[in-house]
Amino acid sequence: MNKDIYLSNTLAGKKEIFKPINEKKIGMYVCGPTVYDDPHIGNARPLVIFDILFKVLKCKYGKSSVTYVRNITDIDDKIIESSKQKKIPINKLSENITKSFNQDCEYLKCEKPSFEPKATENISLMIDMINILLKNGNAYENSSNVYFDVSTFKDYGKLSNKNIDELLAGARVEVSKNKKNPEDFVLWKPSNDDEPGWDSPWGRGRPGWHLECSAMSKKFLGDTFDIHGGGRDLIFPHHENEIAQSRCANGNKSFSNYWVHNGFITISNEKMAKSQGNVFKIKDFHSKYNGQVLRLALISTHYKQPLDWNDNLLIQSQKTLDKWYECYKAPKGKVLIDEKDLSPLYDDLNTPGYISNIHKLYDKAAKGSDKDKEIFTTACNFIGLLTEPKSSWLEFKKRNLNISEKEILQKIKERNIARDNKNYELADKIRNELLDKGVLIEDKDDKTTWKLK
RNA sequence: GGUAACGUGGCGGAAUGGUUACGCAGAGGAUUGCAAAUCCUUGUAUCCCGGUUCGAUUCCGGGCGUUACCUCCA
Repeated sequence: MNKDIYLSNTLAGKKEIFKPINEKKIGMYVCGPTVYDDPHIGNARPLVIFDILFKVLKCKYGKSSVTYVRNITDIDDKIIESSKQKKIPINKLSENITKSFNQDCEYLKCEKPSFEPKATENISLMIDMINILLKNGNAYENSSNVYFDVSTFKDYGKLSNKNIDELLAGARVEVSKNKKNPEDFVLWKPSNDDEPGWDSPWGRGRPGWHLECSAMSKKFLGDTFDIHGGGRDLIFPHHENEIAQSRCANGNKSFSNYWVHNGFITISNEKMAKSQGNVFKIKDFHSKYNGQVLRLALISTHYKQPLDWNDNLLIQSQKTLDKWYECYKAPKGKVLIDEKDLSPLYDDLNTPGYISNIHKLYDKAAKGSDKDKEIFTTACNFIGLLTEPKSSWLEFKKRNLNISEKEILQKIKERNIARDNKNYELADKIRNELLDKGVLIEDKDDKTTWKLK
């Protein structure tokens, strides 16, 4: 499609036309999980959003032209802490959580990124980068710690619109006697014997939080690439620090040209936080809802907007998908989505606008030909919906049913006898009983059929 | 205090310098033993105050309000 893609670029502070460095080699890096606890629905939002951006980029520039990298941070103080708390060895914990993360991605119908590098497999690259920063005078060592010297990077604060003086006025930055300045951040820190560590020129230790993204984006996408994504909260300090490290280590070249950040999820209008006790894990929904329901809920609001998570949201999403599955028809061969229908996604990933177009395609499909149904289904597939056949959608719902098919048919038989005898009171009672169990009765012509509510 | 996002009908949520989103819920109708499902029809909105304009919900300024980040966090 010839249409241009637009993205809201945090670095520019506005929506911009997307111009790739090289149309045949587009690079997108998205901050993946730190594997210390099961992913929550807040983590689910960027997973789905950037999955769709990946699809849109591939649609415009071709499948093989887009490289999507999403890291797994498997060394971090949070993991060490969590491991102590849960009394699980660190390796085992990060392995378990990584597995759980992958299950969640599958559940949410996210396709695999091109690369999913792990921090622990790239420590030597991080050490290399620290060496360059030390050599360039952007970093200094003190008692086996290595710090980045923020004062040496004059663009520090550009992404988050902060200047260092104001930052210090807040004075909540960690002050350490090892640091020259409070705003400096750790590149390398020593490890105790009971903590994971790697040999380095500064002794046995481990990398600081931000370094893995700088090292791994360089490895897979080069010094300069197109898009860097993540949640809003990562703008400062994480992404600001990544920019500082990478540009100073890579000859001050531009790092990522476009910075895309998704908004937060609130729970019934309250901040989701451990202290509030309202953190929902993605896992919590596995048995009750098909992953598509969460996926639709997550994209029902524009990615930059806050999204409130509540029962009504999930009920509506479930209902919409139930309706849409009525028109499901697996496309045979290649079916094209109309440019006009697709265009909201090109305009800064306007998913609600696109969903509205799907509703229109549904109306057409509902009274149209098989071809219309295939077009409708293809449009859903594009954003990762209706990606499993109807049978499997229904199968999932049946699993939550606490009545057997045999019993249902028996009840229908009883009800029809009652109806023949004009005992409508009993007939309605049976129908309501079935309805309570999630079974919906339909009398069509002379036949009674049932389906899941 | 600093930085940013946002304020649209009963709810969710787009777009737009003048007319229309879309979904859910509601109302009326067709159908039905009654329903359900389906189909048809339909009402309701742009935080406040200025400015620009023939005309602003949309652009500009001010105010009020909500939220986030500035500390680990998607």
